[in-house]
Amino acid sequence: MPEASSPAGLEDHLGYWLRLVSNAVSQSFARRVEAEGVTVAEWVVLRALYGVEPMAPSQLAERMGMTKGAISKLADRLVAKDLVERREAGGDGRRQSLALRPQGHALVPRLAALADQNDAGSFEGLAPEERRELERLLRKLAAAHHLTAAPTA
Amino acid sequence: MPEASSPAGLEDHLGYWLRLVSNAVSQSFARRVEAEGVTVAEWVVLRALYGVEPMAPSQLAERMGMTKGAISKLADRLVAKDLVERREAGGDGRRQSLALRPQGHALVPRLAALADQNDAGSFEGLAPEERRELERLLRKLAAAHHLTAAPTA
DNA sequence: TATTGTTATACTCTATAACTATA
DNA sequence: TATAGTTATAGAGTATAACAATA
Repeated sequence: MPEASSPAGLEDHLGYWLRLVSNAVSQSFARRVEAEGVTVAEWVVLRALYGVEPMAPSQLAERMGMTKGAISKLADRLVAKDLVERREAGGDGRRQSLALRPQGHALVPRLAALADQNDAGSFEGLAPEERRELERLLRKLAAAHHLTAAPTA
Repeated sequence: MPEASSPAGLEDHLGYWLRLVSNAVSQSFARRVEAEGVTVAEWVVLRALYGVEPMAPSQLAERMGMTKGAISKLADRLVAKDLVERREAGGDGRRQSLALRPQGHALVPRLAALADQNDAGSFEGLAPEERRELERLLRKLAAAHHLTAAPTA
């Protein structure tokens, strides 16, 4: 017996469904990568550094939509795990760059395989053309919001 | 110059796009409700308690996919803000229930309006039929993962 | 003993702002 | 003084586990 003029419910908002599903998928992925000793945010950084030139923390921050402080802490953890190293960049003593160490480089394919598995498991409820449509809509939204995904590929 | 057999990139995973867009939408909403002094998680609890019988913390936890401890802390904050009250429920002295206080009840429509605005702003980049399709796909995924959205409406 | 809920602890992520060092 | 990066602090969210009260 819904009231005629009741305020919008949780289910009435697309944002609600988006968050609900996204959280489930991310938590599932977090559990998988935990076995390799990294977090989801760390995976994103590792993947962003794979196969490209060493990158400045500020560059990473901009691409990932994070603050300098957040990147700095993330980098700390990755350095402590011997996955990433800090280098001095160019003549400007203030500038640094982050680069994968061999161990980090070797880890990326394993983590990518986990991401593949997680995607497969998370979206198997959709037909292939539905998955493609979902990706198209999400990419369209990302573009509309100027969410610059790391152009790593 | 992409390598032929390079590991999957961030952009190759639907989960990545889902998280990217979801985080942006949620952060935008968080900024809006902050003006009313609550967080997104608090809004979800307030909305779940609106127009229904008082609900047990354990019931809320199950519906929201949170642990008992998380609900307990959320309830603490909402009680401190005079938005929610704890009541003893029934004859079983262990059982409690959470109910909106008048201030909390009055807040829900205002927060719902903010959610409406946020949805409108976040998804205006999609055509109406695209929004409907996105919702259908997300609901399908939620169902496939048994993500029980709070049946509050 | 089992169950409901609280509390303690810990960790991730995020943001702001103060700080250091270079320029 | 501006910039690149670090550090300090704080708060939200999550999870596990120990705990109290009740059944």
